[in-house]
Amino acid sequence: MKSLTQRQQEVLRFIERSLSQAGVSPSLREIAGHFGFRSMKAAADHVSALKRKGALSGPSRRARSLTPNHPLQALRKQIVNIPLLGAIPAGLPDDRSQEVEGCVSVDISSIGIRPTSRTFALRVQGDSMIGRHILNGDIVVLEHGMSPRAGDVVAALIDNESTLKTYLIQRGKPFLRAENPRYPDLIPAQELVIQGVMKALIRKLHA
Amino acid sequence: MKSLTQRQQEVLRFIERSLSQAGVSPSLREIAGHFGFRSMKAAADHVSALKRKGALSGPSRRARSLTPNHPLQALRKQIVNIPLLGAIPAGLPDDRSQEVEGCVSVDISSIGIRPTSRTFALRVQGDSMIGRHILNGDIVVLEHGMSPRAGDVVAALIDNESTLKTYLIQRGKPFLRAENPRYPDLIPAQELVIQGVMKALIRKLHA
DNA sequence: CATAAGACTAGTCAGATGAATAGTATAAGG
DNA sequence: CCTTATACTATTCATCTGACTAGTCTTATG
Repeated sequence: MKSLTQRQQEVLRFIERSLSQAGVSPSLREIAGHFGFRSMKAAADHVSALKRKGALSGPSRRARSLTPNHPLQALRKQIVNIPLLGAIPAGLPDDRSQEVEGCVSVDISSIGIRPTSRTFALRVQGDSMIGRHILNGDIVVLEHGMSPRAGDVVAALIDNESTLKTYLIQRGKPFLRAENPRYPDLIPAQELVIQGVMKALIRKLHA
Repeated sequence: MKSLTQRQQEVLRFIERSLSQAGVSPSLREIAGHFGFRSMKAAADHVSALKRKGALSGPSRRARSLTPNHPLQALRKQIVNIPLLGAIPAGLPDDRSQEVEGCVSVDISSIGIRPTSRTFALRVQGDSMIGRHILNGDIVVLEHGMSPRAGDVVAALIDNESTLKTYLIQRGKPFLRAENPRYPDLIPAQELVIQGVMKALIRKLHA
């Protein structure tokens, strides 16, 4: 990408801002209006210069079709929105919209999964999984409806609270184990509801 | 959001698909053309019904301004692209485009930071930071140019390789320490280049 | 000095676009 | 039976929009 002039950068920033605020790219007249141009040709010149330099792209003769070419955008894959659930009631009903506490948006390549509608996220409470390097406050991405394999980290409903545990099989029977010596539990997993299998983790430092 | 009819869902899906493929929302005539409507009014009716039911939004009398109202989209914040660098040469030059190995896209709320142009990501190699629950293969988001505080995890350039270490201060002097008993290093941080301070972590399970 | 590129003004034009009116047909619900 | 919602056809209209020609002024650059 060739270097942009000061004015061209301003125009590009205005297009980006309009795109993220209004959701639509501005028309040439709106660009001209924002910068006080008396003629749209000025805006059209800037847009064509930005396209020529590779900073903008979009088809010709199409209204509001400008899309900035971020250098990183070419590398990025599709973005997915994963609901961050507060409390999960038993069974993970289809109508999850009421329990959604937030939203985790990641691109599938960084998280390494292609999420289905059964993918959800939980905020980890407590340090019962510290042995698997999962800390209090981490966000865990899970997938519902998968059958866990031995050693997988799963979310299970215990005492009406969803807890993270390691899924194990001993003597042919499934068990759940906390990964913290202070929680020496070994719970038979037979009657428990496995709500999801862990797929990824996001940790933000509150530094 | 009220329930959508079969046809309305089809129209909504078409709009979403056009939006993600072409980057612009379709015009009423394009919608009519795709479904074989002889009149745009059919498309206009569907669009107004979708807007009335809350599935679509956008200003009136504006070309290609349709934006779907995903229930999760309301919760999601702005998405940022963070370059995933392979090797960092000394000094972290401004022209990072050559070293970009990939791209991590996250929304700022899940990662808890508002990234600057000096934010970058690294893939962790080795388990020298296992004591801080940072594993081999994790992706670490760092910020360049910050002055680290004692206890922060930093990326430093040692032997022409960037390594994660804990930043410590002992007797008034800065030191770097690996968080693994097998790496009992305590390196004076005076002559070292601190490339960035850790802000967040993303772990994907290769399950 | 000549030239090129950038940054504009002024105005025109064809085509794209959203909105509107008028009307038809079908199905569901009271 | 009447009303309402859905799903369309056909057509018109004002306006929006991108592209265009023609020209000015400034600032670099060789």
